[in-house]
Amino acid sequence: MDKTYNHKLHEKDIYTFWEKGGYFPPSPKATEGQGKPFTIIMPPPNANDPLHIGHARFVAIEDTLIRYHRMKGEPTLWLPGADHAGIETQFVFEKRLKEQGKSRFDFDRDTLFKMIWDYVQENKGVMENQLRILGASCDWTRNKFTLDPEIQKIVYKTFKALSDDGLLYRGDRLVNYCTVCGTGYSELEVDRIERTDPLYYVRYKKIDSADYVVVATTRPEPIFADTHLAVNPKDKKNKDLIGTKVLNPLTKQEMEIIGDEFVDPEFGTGIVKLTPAHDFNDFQVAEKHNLPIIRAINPDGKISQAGGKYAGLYVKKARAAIVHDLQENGLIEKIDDKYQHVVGICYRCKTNIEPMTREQWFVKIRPLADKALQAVKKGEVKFAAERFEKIAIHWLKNLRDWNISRQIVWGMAIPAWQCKECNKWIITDSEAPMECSCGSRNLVQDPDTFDTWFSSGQWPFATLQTTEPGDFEYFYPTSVMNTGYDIVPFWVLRMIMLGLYTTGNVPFKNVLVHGLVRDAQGQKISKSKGNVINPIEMADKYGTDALRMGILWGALVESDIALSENNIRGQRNFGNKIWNIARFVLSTPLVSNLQSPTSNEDDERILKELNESIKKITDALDQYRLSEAAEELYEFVWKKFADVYLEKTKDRRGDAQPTLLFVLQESLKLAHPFMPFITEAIWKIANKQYSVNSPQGFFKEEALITARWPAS
RNA sequence: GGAUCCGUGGCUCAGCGGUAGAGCGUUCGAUUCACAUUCGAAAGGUCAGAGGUUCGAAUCCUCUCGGGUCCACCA
Repeated sequence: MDKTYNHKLHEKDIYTFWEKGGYFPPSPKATEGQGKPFTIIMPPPNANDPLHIGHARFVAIEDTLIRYHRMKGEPTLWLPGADHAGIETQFVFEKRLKEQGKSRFDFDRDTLFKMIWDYVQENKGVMENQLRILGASCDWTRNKFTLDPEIQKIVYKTFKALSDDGLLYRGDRLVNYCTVCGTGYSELEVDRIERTDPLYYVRYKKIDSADYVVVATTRPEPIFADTHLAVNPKDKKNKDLIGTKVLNPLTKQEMEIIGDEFVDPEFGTGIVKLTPAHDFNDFQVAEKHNLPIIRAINPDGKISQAGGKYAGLYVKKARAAIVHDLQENGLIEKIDDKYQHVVGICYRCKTNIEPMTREQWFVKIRPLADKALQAVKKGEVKFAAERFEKIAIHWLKNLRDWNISRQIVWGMAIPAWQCKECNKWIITDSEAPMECSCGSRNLVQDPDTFDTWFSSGQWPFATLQTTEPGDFEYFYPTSVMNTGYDIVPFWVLRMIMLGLYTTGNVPFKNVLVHGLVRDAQGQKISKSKGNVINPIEMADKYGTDALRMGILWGALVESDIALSENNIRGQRNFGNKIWNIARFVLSTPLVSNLQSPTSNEDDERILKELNESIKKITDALDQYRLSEAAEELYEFVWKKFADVYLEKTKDRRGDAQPTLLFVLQESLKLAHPFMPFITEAIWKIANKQYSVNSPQGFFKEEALITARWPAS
């Protein structure tokens, strides 16, 4: 054995040994299944991106749990996958096109899809190999991609079922629209930022007098499309205005002032303009009062035809022109240019979100959310940390209908065809329909694709229903869903809702939410800050084991962690400590006539301490307290075993050898879920040396990965 | 505005009702003996502040201050 452990000499070979040796698929197989299986569906990383440090964290967490349960002898399945990450990927791809002086509009739909498909297939392997580098013991024979045809079939079935159950509707609804990305976004994908913008006080002349009413607005540009103003009927100073008629300052059309309680009397003058086609509040009010909804801004970000002379201008230019015109006519009373408010911006490209009406598919969320809410409250889905249950419940109570269409190419096409004769929609879960019930064959498929979360929300059952026969029946509901708290509302809740809807059962019994990985100072990691930690680089430098221990060490799973290189280096040293314990212990041959246990008090003490540590580590793992388990392991191996016990055996080596071997063997088992490579490497050496010629049968299993977890 | 979390030694974090803990960092010392990716030792905290509950509080309650995160229709 070398003086120090060199991870580069072992990691690759060991992973190959595991993968080729078939240690990852569940054993026994589902169809022969006995006992309770342990299952984790891996949150599929973006197929297109290399892994970042956050992925390393979920690998460390999930692989540790998986290896622990596998060693306990449970049929253990960790199902890997890759996500097509619709908007995200198309965004990146379009950036590449741009570098080549092209854009998505240079290609037809099918060509573009094919191009992105090839691009993603090319990159997907990178991500998968990085999972291997990180030691992920997932079952590659069951690997899935979110756009696999068999997954798509399942998603289509769900879509059709939602339609048949009346939970799907197509409505001319207001959506958050990004004019740059060319797509509608769900509420969740809109970032809110605080910003200072001018607040314009615009005069509206009363029709029956020379007086004005003044309206404060940050959005003067759609004024031409406004037909009503509103005041709060409880607002003493303004309530008398209800019913008053004024003139639209741009079109000179007559406008009526209505009363609605949504108006905040404290904002501006207490009088607001209603722009139902581009504001969520106003839209609601318009629906309530049956007001016309006139589009002022087109999906391309330009002013609509209704804008008259402003039509075709981009919003910003139109605003300047309109403000200028209003000023010329003395219709702007003042401009408060220090007005702070919160605006929605696109979470991808940071462009202003324009709420606008667009035909979209919506899922009625209440029936789904109510069931999910019950399941959470009844504990059918448990959150390992209570506070995330609270957050989930809060969300489930407040969810709105879910817009599941996206106007992008890179995604799963929506299996809905519209008849051009009678405008009816035909939804199918199999072949494209040939003709409409009206007899027409002029059918056009919806050009939209599904929201990524609509398909990935079905991931747990869609994967298991399309792997090996019997998998779904055996492994579903899965044991644990582990994911970052940033996507609990996006993903976890949708999986619960769609899982319950489609299978009648929750998709997983436990939710283990993990925190973010931050830099050593606790700063959020971002490319712009330049504090990115590349997990693959760290694994290369210090070894995967050290990286994984470094990540698990020091903070609870659900908290954010501040990851420093020092920390990883410290764990590399710990690995080396294990290596040298083994070097010490394995350097002395076992005298075969010595029977263990001996009656030496040091031996007895270390065996007692070993038992205590086994118990603590096992308990901690069962409660997902991985940092506690890792710390107990560290403490036992380094302090109790190496520093104290091992030192004391130096003058009685022959006598202590059975105990040394036993404690080393058990320590390797305890350490394996956390540090799989180095422990397997040592095990191989020990197995060669001892499995045959020790009467106690030390290190007898061929591979540590499937050796039995120690019993306390 | 609502929700939620956090404030413990220089740094990053455990502990969550019974005499203050770890890792890193710092200081001092050791070292041909498995490991300098080492070993031994030390310094360093009135557990944000103020009240309260309790025989007893870092740990429970209230308030204040300071940070973070998520949500929200304030145009």
